[in-house]
Amino acid sequence: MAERITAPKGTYDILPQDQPVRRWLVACAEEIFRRYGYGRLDTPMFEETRLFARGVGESTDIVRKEMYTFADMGGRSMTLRPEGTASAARAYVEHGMHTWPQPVKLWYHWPMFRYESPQSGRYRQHWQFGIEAFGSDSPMLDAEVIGVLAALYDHIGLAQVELRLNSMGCRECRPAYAAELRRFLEVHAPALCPECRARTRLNPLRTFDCKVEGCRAVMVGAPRLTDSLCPACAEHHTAVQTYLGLQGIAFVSDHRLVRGMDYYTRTTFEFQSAILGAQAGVGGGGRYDNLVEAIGGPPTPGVGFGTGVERILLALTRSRQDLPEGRGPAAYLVALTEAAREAAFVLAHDLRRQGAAADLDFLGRSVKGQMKQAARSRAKFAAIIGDDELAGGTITLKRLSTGQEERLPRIDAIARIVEAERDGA
RNA sequence: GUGAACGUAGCUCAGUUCGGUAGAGCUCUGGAUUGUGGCUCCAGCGGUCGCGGGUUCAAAUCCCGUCGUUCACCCCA
Repeated sequence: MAERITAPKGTYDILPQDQPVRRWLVACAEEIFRRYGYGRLDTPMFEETRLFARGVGESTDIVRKEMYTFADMGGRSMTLRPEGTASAARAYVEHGMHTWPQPVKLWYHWPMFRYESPQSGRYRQHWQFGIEAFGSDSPMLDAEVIGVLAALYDHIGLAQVELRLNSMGCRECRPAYAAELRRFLEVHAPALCPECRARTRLNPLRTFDCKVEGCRAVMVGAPRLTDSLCPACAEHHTAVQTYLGLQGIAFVSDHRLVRGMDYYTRTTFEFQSAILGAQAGVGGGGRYDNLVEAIGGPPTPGVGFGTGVERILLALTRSRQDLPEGRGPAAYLVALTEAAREAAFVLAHDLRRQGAAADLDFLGRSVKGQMKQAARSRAKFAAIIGDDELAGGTITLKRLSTGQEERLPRIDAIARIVEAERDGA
């Protein structure tokens, strides 16, 4: 045998038996997004590298070390999409959506690509649902976006998720705060771990997230961004919390919540699930009022979220929900004799033409084997053809759930099977 | 990128301590039941023991290297 080739590291195959639950999840998400007035957007799976460099931010881990970047045949630098917001913002600008009625509300279901070390709930190619709402800075819209995600989790029965909420401020108040925090960190540098000393310059807010004991002790006394918000940001933050309350959405304020994209302003949030292990974040997002402008569009506020399909499914599986399964064909055809195989083949053709799902044996299985296969396929009926049926122009229908059997004229048997198909087998 | 654990049949694993002819369950195929599935019983198909090298009369087993998987750090969905 030749050397085996396996799926690339951190990727996986979605087999036929995995499909029904994913289809169900996509249908649920689609229904929720429809209720909230979001329209679907699809963009290319790759973009010019500079879109992500400029949009997501040069200092982010995503841009610095996690992108699948390649040169195309024309020598242009392209990158497989690592996240959705930058692509959506690009489409907003490119299609002049600022001339549409605002806000423009979009949703997507896209594969994302990040060159990371895989582990539980983390892949190099994964899928996200997301929404983006452009053109309004109303805190009510922040609360709606969070509400959409909460509604989705509620609709699919994903329990035990905790919402964490923070505000990142804006370009008025954050620079001043960052400078203040840097001064604090420089004073306490001797007590910090090497990584946090490096973060002091690059991304001081990240120091709040450090798990080293010494750093945590220092950070308890650190100034907090939520205490330094400008009046407009503070008012916005309070209003978001009010509107969450009006939807009955519980949350925990977490001033240490710092997300990995540079474009966030004001609201950031994340839903976490304890049953997911280390990769607890199941969905998150926030407001990005400077992003559209940064990639060459008119100044336009926006807010959105992304949520991981694999993590949702992992959490659902672990909480032992009764997840939907696929349905079998209306009929599985069983030939009792070699002569009947051709008649079964023709019957399958006729059933399929009339809209019924039908299947039959292609391996020369024994009668017992064909019946086993009928049961395995979860067919509603076994449609049995033997010498008697051939002679009489009949079909024997066996209802597999009860074992009840009935011999019918061929035309009536077909009608019965088509009817079962319509009833949802 | 760093650390740890683990790689034996399509799947889940035993066998490795202390080297001596490659095993089980599940799945699959046939039969018991010559025109009938699920339960039971019987039989069969199926393996370069991740890969490469070393030690040895002899390696799944011991040693070295390498690749992969998983979990964790980091980061994120």
